[in-house]
Amino acid sequence: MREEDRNDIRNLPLFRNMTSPAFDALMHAAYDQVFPAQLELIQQGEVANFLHVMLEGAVELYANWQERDTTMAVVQPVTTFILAACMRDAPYLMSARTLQRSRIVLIPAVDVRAAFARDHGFALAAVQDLSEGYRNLVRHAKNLKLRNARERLGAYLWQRSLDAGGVQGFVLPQEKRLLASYLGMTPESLSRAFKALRDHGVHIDGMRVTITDAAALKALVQPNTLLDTTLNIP
Amino acid sequence: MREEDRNDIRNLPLFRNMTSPAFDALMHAAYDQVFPAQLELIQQGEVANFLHVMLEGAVELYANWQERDTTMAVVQPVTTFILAACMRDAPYLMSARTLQRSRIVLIPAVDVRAAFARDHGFALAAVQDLSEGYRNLVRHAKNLKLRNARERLGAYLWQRSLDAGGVQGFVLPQEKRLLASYLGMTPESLSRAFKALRDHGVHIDGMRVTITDAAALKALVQPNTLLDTTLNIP
DNA sequence: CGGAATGTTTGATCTGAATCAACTTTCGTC
DNA sequence: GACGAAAGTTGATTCAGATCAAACATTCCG
Repeated sequence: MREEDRNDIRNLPLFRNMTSPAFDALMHAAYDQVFPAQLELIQQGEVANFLHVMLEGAVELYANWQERDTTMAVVQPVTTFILAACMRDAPYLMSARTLQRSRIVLIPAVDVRAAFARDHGFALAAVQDLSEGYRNLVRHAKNLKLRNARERLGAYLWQRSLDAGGVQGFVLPQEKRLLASYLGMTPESLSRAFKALRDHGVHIDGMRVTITDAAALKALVQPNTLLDTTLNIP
Repeated sequence: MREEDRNDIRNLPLFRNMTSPAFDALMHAAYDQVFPAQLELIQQGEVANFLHVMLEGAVELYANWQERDTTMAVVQPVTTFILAACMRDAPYLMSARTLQRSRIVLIPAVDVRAAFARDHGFALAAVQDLSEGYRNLVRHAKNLKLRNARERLGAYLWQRSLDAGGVQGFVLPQEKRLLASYLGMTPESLSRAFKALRDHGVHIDGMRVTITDAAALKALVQPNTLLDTTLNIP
């Protein structure tokens, strides 16, 4: 593993307060791998064998039942994912696939649990990580239940604009097909929701979004930290 | 606080592995209170001041936005709730109200966080608690996105029947109005979903549910541990 | 560069669930 | 036990979003 990546991991909130020996032990057991795009990393139902740490690229977490599929989240570096399944030593509830060529560190779940039983700082950090993950999921569920399709899209765009530093123009971070699934609608509905938002201060051109009337958009979506998730909290 | 209740709390997974001094300190700081039905315990947006431990009764966790409301969960004894907000020292994302007269222990969040920084066993237990909560929320979100109204109700009934020990008859644990909101539909739609399930082996009479054809119901809902939540895991 | 594959938009239509309204049942309280 | 309020059901209607189908656009790759 490159020194630089090791430092990136070390600086993650989850690993920042570990003792050095414990961290070294974890890294020693870890695999650093590069995966091509569109590779299935995890299949829901499998028992969690590895904690995944994204260094580069993007990973989609999705779920399926019968013939239906839905995107649950898109993970961006540098973040860990599926910590909960590792901790519970339980089956993954979601599948994961790379969206782009991605560099990912795999840490055996056994070692994570061991580190975790030994190292208090790590346990505390895990609690913070899980708590934040929990809260983001509450927000996602509230969004699905309280807002309609157009409002969900509007709120998403509002938040992305904030994340980018309050700019009025930005590029969608992933394909619309995926965004639609994440927001709980079909691609066709997403397309129509974009159209409907033209009357509420949003202009779209391909992947490029411009917020032409922030006040109008804000009035529609009523952004709210109790519903809207900021990306890349770490 | 009654000795018996103290023991109930002590036996919760969250507190089971604490050292006795740490547990005693926590309990010392705690308030044991009885609340009447329909009392608002927590308002979303407030900063988390207390970890709540349900001893008796039932509490609804719900959320609202604009004029819309939705039930996120119904908490039954003996369980803790809103641990994540306490840990993050952040605003509650959900409101809480008692459904019945309820006995609840309130532990100041500061003390929880302190206990937690000191007591390793407690930190480990918190991770397990949060992980399980996280996973249940993933299931809830998957349910909302992957199943339609009738399937959600069918799956819910299937799971309640399993929880009751695989019996074919049981009584709904809460009013239908609330169940409808939890399952993400209107009371009218719930009523029609019950009707529709008559063709899939479910008979309903008031609050009393009878599964008349388990095979038929199972075929419809395709129950699945990756989607369906067992109540009262502790 | 060209053409196949995949993603996106648009239009027409359908449908599951929401809404609105009226009625019945159940529950809590005096 | 009666009465008022709230919960639940049923029917009629509407509507948001899904589905189906076809045209476009973009990306990928030989």
